[in-house]
Amino acid sequence: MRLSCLFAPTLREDPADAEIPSHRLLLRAGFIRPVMAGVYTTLPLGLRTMRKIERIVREEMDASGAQEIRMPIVLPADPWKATGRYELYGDVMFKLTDRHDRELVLGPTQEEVAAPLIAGDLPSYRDLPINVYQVEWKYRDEFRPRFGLLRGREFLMKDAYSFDRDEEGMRESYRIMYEAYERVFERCGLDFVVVEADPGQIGGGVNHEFMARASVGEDLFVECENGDYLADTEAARPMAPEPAGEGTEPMVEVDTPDTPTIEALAAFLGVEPSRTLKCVMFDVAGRSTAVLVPGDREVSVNKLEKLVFPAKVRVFEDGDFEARGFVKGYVGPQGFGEDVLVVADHLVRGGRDWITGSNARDRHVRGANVGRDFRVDRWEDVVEFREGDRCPVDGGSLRIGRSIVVGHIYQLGTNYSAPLGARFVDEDGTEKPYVMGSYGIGISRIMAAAVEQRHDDLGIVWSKALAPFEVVVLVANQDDERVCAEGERIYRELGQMGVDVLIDDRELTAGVKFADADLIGYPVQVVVGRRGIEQGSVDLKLRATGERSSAALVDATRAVVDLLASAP
RNA sequence: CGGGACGUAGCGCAGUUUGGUAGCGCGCAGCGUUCGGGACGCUGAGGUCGCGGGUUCAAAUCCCGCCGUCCCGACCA
Repeated sequence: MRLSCLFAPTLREDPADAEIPSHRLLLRAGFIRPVMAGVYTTLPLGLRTMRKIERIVREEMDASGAQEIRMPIVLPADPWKATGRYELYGDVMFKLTDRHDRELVLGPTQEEVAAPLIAGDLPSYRDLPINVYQVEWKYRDEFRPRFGLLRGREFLMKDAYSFDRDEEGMRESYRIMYEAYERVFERCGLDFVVVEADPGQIGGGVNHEFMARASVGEDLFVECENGDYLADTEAARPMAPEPAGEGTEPMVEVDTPDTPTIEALAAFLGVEPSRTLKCVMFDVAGRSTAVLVPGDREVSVNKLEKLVFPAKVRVFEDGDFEARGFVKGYVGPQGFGEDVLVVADHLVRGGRDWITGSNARDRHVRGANVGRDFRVDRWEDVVEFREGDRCPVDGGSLRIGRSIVVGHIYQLGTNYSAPLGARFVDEDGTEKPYVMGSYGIGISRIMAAAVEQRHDDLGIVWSKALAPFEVVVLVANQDDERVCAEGERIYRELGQMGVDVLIDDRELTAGVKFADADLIGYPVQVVVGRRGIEQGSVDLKLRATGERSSAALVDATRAVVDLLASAP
């Protein structure tokens, strides 16, 4: 390909509307252009990179036995109502009506299409398992599209659906996809981690997220400093502390005027907040529930909700305190009746002689101890994760990492096949719902994630696998016939050797070509110029390291191929 | 949906406070000189100042309404 013929408009200045590196650089380097919030046109360079990602995905999917199909994007709304996702997605679904006033949606994923599809033509267990996939545009009317391709309203996704006769088969299909996904992200050159994720509201089964590390990522995960533990922030279960043992102080009441908050209390008494015991009140399915955590920690409502699911959790409002006889700001667990459920975080075992509320205004108690002074009904993990918590494997310090979710796989079970009536005939002659799995990869998101991970002040630094072109032949003196001829020769020879090569044959000064080459981020640059030719050489540059070298003109093509082989 | 900012030439911005001929840089076109890290000179094209209404002799500028874009938050496979 000739750059003089390629629609690859680069921008010298940063676009005003782009903040994060991937958005800024994909715009500047001419990979994408905005159409409206969260919707982009993919330009030739962007399309080439996108196709390379797709190719890797297709190769690994095909190799794992999945079959490519293509499903429609415009879909009837009814199946979505049947599975409950019409309501669940709510305004995030693009909805439209046709001329007959039929309700339609644009697909945000396609379980509702895939399940009936397989049920329609594949009634026997003998035909299972089956795994179908597609690469298609997905539509979600995000509350707040942002970060360019990272959270768009239209995005390219590979989605796959597996169908098995039983749980065991589903787990095997899932394992195969898990391994295929690892290969996909490795081949894309991404620095990624896999974490077992939070089971969502629907689905509810085992699921894993494949996360590309990125400082701008919206998704958080927890990892051990020693690299032996990874988890979703909501699923992280830090190591419980050593029990602190029996209390040594008698419990006494003290006057603490105007100290309804931990902060005020700790300041008044001149102690660390961690010496106090926080007692947060919730209504759980109508029952008053006290949750105990050290004063310097926060209760994770999300974790509490999971503990008591399906019961509903509601934080106490002012009226609840009065109506049920609690004193807001001065609640302590001493003397609670059996009607109050007392849940304590494991961290509470690590302390003794607590300072906590006295259940009377402007008074607290000191020396409160578990067992002797108050009871605990359930010991659970209910604190919000905090950096520095102990790793459950080796006790190392846990920290939070930010990432971009580029893949997500689910064991769905019969959550979709059952409500949709997607059944097969099993060996015993009875009809059963398929046991399904679903597997997504964000193709367009990988492109952005890769740029987040690989860029510098000059521009993008593509890996060989995803670069729109592997090599650019940069003609430094376009007005010099000898220079042009040598550039063309090297370009031609590289193409014949199967290298994905581009020649910058534009009538521009060398400086512009250098700047564009660094911005677009081809892994290898070959500079053919008058200066070199007079000495019988060309210059090579490896974009990833900035390392420059030169090669004999006659040997240039082989030198480029060798350098490319060493490129990341 | 709550909070904030912005909208002036293809891109980046000034001008709005204090109403009075619409500007700068880059890019683009022509000519000439340059030619290995975003060259230089001359000439030139390019504008419903986001849209609608209002105030005024006069609105990019003041007032009202709307639309769009981005950022923070809430939400989320």
